Amino acid sequence: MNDSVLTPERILAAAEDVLRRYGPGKATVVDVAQALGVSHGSVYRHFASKAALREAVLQGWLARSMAPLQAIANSRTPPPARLRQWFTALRQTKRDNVLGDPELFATYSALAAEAGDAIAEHKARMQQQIASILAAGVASGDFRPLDPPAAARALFDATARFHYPGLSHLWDQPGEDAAFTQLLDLLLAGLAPAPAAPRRRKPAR
Amino acid sequence: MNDSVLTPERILAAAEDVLRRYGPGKATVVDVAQALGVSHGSVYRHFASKAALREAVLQGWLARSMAPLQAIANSRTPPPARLRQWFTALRQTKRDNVLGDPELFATYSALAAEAGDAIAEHKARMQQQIASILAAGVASGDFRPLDPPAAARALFDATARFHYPGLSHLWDQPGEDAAFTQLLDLLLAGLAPAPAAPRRRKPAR
DNA sequence: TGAATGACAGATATTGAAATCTGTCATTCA
DNA sequence: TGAATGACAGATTTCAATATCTGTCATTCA
Repeated sequence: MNDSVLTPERILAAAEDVLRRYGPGKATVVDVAQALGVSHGSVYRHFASKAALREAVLQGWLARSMAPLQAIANSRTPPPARLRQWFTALRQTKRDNVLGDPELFATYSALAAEAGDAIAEHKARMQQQIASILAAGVASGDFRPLDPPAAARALFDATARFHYPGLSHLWDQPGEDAAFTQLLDLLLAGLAPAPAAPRRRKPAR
Repeated sequence: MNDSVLTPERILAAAEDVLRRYGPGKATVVDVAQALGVSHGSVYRHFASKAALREAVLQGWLARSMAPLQAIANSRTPPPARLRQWFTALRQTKRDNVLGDPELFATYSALAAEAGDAIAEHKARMQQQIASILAAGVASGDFRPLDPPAAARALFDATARFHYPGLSHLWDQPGEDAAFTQLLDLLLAGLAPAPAAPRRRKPAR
């Protein structure tokens, strides 16, 4: 296990492997060094602390899981359908991670709870993708005029119930798919252009 | 402390007091019995288990915190404003609890995590209140025709970001009020009656 | 006679001593 | 000469012995 030179990449790969194997509670810097066949002191030449190493692993995971969403955001599907597709993919990705491999999810969760800015930055990037879809929709007339970043945040917040991992205990209950569709319908209705003639409560006559 | 007879109510009050004082991790049935000046065996005559006692305390708290919302749901304010008022009050109640008395919140949280159906029933009651406002709005023409229970669930889900206590770590960040208002605006737009003439993408000419 | 007690078994929590880990740095190695 | 080492101090975790708690029930009390 001591091929070639010691690079941050090799350390990162080993750390990821150790985290998967031992879990976030048991994985130590010594384990990572051992997997690489070096002393744990050497690891500290490339990462300032255990926390920094773990945050780097987290960033890698986040970046990888984000790639397919970026592709959807950049597609040429009509904006309303694209937005629906994007949120459906976001939900599906999270569901697969959480329900498909609960141990890995626990690891991810533990790292996310420790991490400093990594999560905030990740959320910001997600909202930028949403905003780009909204901007396209406003330009095409599919959405009413709105402030894309602000509306993107509102949409991201509105769907937290279906993508925030802390709520994953609700994700395998019956009626979950219908509730998600219902919510997307409501949100898309809220984004649609306003009626030509604004209406009053209890219309006269 | 051994006035009159031992009733479930007196036990409940003592349990609540012990929970506040010692916290959910330290409060024991023995403590409750001691506070009442009886043996812990007597407590088991009125509550089947420690879990049942704790769930009963939780239900009391939930019922008390719900009362003001019920009043709003029953009011005669126009449905859109009433709905806004209701969600604002829901958020405010949670914020006050969580940010105002974090220890009490931690206690509440621990009980909620253990509780069986209490939380599910509580959520169902909340959604019934929302549904009643929606039904009034559909009847008055303020909202488009919709299925009140289904839409109520969508609204409750959509606002989870602002009332689910597991997300309370986000509640004191800057821009939080604006984000909430933004979300309510979007949701109310989605509930408004549809335009008279349904529109097409990229309208011809 | 129905409510309260307290001793008990098994489960859970606490505690403190021992082991391990993190992060540093003077020294070694190639 | 720059990368790697390994011994070290202080912080954190583990582990097993000990104490406490939950839930039951035969017995006592009023």
